[in-house]
Amino acid sequence: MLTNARLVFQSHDHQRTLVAALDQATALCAERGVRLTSARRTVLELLWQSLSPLGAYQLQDQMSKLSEKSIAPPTVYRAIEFLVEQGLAHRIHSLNAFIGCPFPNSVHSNVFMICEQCNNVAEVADAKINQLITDRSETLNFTLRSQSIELFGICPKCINGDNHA
Amino acid sequence: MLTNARLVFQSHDHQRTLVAALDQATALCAERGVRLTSARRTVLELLWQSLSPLGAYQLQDQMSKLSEKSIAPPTVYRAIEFLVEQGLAHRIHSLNAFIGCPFPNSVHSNVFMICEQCNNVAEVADAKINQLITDRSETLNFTLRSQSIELFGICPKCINGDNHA
DNA sequence: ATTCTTTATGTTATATTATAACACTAATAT
DNA sequence: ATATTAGTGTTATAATATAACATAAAGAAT
Repeated sequence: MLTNARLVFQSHDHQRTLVAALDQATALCAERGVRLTSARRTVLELLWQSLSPLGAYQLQDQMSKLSEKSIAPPTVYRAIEFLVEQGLAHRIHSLNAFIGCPFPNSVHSNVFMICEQCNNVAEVADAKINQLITDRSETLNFTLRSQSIELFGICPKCINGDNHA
Repeated sequence: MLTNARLVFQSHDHQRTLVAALDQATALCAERGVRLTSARRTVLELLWQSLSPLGAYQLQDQMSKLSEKSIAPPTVYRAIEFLVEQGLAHRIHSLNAFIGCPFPNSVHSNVFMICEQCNNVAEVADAKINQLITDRSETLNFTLRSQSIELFGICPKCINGDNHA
């Protein structure tokens, strides 16, 4: 089970994670011949800087402040669209919000564990769950293309009361 | 594996399903001492009559036509809220739409298989998937409360080209 | 280097989804 | 019959998302 739960649900060197994620994204885009433009990079940075998913209008606010000019929604949505297409970010449907993907190279379709108290989200890549879902789809002759698995609950930090975020 | 995939993905006696669902809902509400009011009943009927999930504003249109007066969004959203709370309907987050639940008595948290071609949705209650998710959550000390599992793909009808819906 | 072409962004307007707040009505309980 | 609670009507507006078209910037071809 590949997971970033430890990262997300516990303290870690955030700046380092962010830099690593951006480096990886840069490399990945170069490889694919797609452009990680300034707007896209900024959105990715903001997503990584945030512990919890950000909505499009939160991103808009932060981008507007950073660039000291007003950014319009389409700019944000386009950047998000790109990042999601490239697997660098995910949409959390239940929250209408977005997070940076900790496994951009992975083909796995992942599971999101969403803390209803602190709003942090951990992404877990679980081969067994994916296998089971694939099996069930085949049994029912359903041609699986993609999936969205969102789990709601309370994260270990919040349960232990040691979440001072 | 409990499933309504056969119902949804193949032809069936739709009117009969609808009546059964409403009877069951009536009984369930009586049992629980909650009121299946006219607005709520209408929304449930509309959800059941539809093969694919309906959005709030589609429901609004249909309710307005049925009642020959203009129904406002809050009325629709309140009815939906009630039905979802009672487990009589589900929200499909990825579609911002709602469907009637074929297993209103079940405690299972279910899996939705969404056809990207015909928009039909099948609901599958799979104990193994639920068990695995419970296990994973425990391993990571995540206190699971609820879940949303949405699978996207092509349903058997559409694959076979025999979907004349 | 210059032009062509493609890709990305800016801008305005608007569509779509959802809820807040308050008035009113209907059902149930006492 | 009245009080209480639950549900609905109504208006306004918040929050999320996209369409359409103009402009600009990057990369490719000559």
